[in-house]
Amino acid sequence: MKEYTVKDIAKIANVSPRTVSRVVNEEKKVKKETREKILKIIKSTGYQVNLIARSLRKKTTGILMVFVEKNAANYIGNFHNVFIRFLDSEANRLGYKLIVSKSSASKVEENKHDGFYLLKNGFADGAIIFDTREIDRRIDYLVERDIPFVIVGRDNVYESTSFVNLDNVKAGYLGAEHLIKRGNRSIQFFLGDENFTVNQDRAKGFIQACNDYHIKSELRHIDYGIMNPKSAYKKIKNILEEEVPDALFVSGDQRAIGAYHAIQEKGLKIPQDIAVLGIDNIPLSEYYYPALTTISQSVRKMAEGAIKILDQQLKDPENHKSQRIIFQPKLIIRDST
DNA sequence: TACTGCGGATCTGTGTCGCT
DNA sequence: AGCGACACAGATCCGCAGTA
Repeated sequence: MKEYTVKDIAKIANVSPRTVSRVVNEEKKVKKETREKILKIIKSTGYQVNLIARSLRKKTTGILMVFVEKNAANYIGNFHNVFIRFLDSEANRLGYKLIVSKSSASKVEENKHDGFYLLKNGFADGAIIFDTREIDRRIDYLVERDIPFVIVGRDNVYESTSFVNLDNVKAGYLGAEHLIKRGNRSIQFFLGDENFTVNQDRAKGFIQACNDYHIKSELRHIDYGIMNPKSAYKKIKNILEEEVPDALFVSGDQRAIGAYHAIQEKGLKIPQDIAVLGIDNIPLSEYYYPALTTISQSVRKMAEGAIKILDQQLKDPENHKSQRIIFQPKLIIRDST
């Protein structure tokens, strides 16, 4: 099938290519009849704008690259899923398209198939990075090349970077405090990869609350490396062989489902025998049985904030300054605690 | 003849300017 | 207001002049 170009449409409509371009881009100052005639031809020919040519001329693509950590990429959990959905709808609202790509905090640019290669070569205008670590090569890379980006998480290395983040120290604190206040004394805390700043911060808040409420150090345990429901299942299963803690605090609602399985398999009741508390408030969590008590992050507002910051950077690169928005976590009490 | 190096044309869509 | 002419984005291709 023939691929039509503006020239073809212009010829058929007996106008200049520039006029067709005006119609396609919904610019004003085109007579109603002319516009309708051109739209009709566009419809019948199936003409579509050549995005590469447009990007060439405009020097922007309207594409934003979303990077999730490579280790997490084979496990993009429900939280990422929900977050990216909000990012996408906000991006679309402002006229951007999103592309999700895997990446690694330890190295970039080794793979010609990944998003950094595309970004560097002008196939995207800016980036959003998830799952940051204290030392994150991806951030170095973007800063060095002066590529606009926003972090979902935090960064303490550069002053110039922008991010949206949950107050994760507070989230850890809030969770521990809630469990302690409901009488739990032995608490197990499951966290993901220790290198992620989010987990470091949550651990910090957890320990702080335990100290403030004088929970003995032998009664509180932190386990890192709980990356998915399977590892949560395995870990709590092992723990339950030895002893039953009063409460299990799981960073990530989705992982809590694995813990539920092991606990119920053992014949224990939630929350009577062991309380379970999550973080994220993913949409599924209220349908767990019993419904999961969790710590909510305002994902929609964070996503909107991230896109807004990036949009400002792209529209006015000269005057952009670092913007950092910290969102407060909120305890959602349901039936599992 | 075989090859190198260079300038200009090409691709498509749009910014700018100017004409009616 | 409504439209067209021209120039241009950047990589690549093509043809031609010049050299070995």
